[in-house]
Amino acid sequence: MYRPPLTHHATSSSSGRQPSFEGPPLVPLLAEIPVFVVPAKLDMIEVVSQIEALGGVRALRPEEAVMVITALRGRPRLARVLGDAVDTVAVLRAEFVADAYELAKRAVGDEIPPSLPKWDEYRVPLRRRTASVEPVTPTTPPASIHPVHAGTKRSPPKSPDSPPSKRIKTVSPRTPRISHGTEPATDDAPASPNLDLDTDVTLYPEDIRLRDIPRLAIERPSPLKCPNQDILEAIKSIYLEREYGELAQLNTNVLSYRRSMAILKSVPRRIRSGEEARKLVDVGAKVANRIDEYLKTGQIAEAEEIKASSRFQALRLFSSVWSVGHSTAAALWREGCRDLEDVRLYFLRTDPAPQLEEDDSGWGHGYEWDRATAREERAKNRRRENGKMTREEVVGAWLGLKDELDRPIPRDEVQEIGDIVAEHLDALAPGCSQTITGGYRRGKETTSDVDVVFRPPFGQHENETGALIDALRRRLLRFGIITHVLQLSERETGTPLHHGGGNFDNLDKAFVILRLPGKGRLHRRVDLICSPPSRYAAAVLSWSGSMMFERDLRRWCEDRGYKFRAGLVEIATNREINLDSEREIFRFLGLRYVPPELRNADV
DNA sequence: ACTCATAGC
DNA sequence: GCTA
DNA sequence: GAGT
Ligand SMILES: [Mg+2]
Ligand SMILES: [Mg+2]
Repeated sequence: MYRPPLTHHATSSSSGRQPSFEGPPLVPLLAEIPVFVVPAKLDMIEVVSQIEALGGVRALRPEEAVMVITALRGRPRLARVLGDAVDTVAVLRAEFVADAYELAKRAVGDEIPPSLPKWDEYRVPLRRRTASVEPVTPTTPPASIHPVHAGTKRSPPKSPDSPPSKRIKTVSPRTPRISHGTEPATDDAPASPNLDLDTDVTLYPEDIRLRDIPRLAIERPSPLKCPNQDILEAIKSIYLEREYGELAQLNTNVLSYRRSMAILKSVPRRIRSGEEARKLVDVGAKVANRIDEYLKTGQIAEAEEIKASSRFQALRLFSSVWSVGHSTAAALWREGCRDLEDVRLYFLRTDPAPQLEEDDSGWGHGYEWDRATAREERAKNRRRENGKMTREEVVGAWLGLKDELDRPIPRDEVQEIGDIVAEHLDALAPGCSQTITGGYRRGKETTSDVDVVFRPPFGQHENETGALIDALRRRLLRFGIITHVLQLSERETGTPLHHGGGNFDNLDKAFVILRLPGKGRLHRRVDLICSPPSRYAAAVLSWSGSMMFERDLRRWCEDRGYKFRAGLVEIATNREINLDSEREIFRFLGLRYVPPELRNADV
């Protein structure tokens, strides 16, 4: 549905609203939406000027538009003007523009911008000749590439991840319905829990034998909190600290610790000794000793030392900054940095902003300095909006917002952020689907960021993920909602995705900082991920985590001759296997479905 | 002795 | 090396 | 650091 705009305004306006010559700037309700106006029976000048005042992009041909504005009525006449586009664009009465314009004018000065009027209500009725598929409604999934081993699909999935219904449909997070205690998990064959693929993974009965708990997190339940949580927390700092070490050896030890922690998380009862814990795969002598020390003394000496050390605290603080990881944090410490101000100054010294080409046209005049700095400013804003900030700029911006970015995001607000994304996607391309993934989907009460996976509506443009996320990003920038773009990435794998052809100079991830409109809002980290429909289920699975769950999913796949990237790929044939829901992916892989709230394999 | 998830910037 |  |  979405068409990349033909023309781009020189939009260096740093924060939000579009400047306008007459009166105050309007809310850019049409930002990034290509609009075609049928030049008949309406006041072109007025309509076009209103569209432009609203930030709309004029499409020069109807097939490049998302909306067509017209005073004409009746299918035959419109088909004559619009050609085939009559079935692929939204054909709206001119009142739509007038109403949007009024709405934007009335809202000048308001803190919270209005939403674009629902365009469905302005559609020009167009009776179809044949009863065929509605172009903009996602009710009919296209024939998708089916699994090679279609025979493994025995019974239909109970509830697909997203029954298509609303225009923007959101896969609602499950309310953590974690059943505690004993439950008939798998009839009475706990030793082979994979036999019955039709039952979802649930918490283990308290009397499960530890050696029966399987090796990979994708085969077992990992609740948010487990009965041995305090033990895990006590051990945690030991491997966190090792991540800052230079020896690669220590880093692989970290993986080993993480696996131990992950499997301990699946244990449904209190562990009574290291020896008992050793029955678990991936818990060995070292971790067993740690557990014994904790159970005996109530703490672990080495861990306490680490937590108390100023080096560890500084390293944690440094690496909490985006773009600063373990290695850089350790290097900063070695360079003598002891607090974040040191870090800021360090990058100021070592990572100066790129110098612009010297513009020698204006030398000798008093304006030269002003013009140079203004140019600098614009270049900087361009970097900020396009994921091209220098490290110094990222660190500077992050430190300026750190107090806000460090604050946990409550579920309600995560939902609000999802709603804003949905609203703007709907303005750009009605019929998108989206899922809030990440920790939110796994049931966490608060999260450190928000991950939103979305896809274009089915149809002609369903693979144009780059154009869609690009438009979304620009629109949210125009509204002043996105404040910083930390990084843009192209689509999630270089593998075929055969049909659709050459249109893949595409961006499909945007890591941003945003702030919702209105008073009292905080800056938040948000990851926007756009996937083509054929990979949507895989993208949701990939972005739901947890980290250890994802790693184990990939190990399982590899063992069976598949690669799990942003989709399943059969190694032997290099063929992509696209499935329509998470459930189908689990089933295809011979796994019972693990509900998101039991994928919390990280400590 | 070898493996440990994977990909884009 | 950093991000997810 | 643990499993193969
Ligand atoms: Mg960091
Ligand atoms: Mg997240």
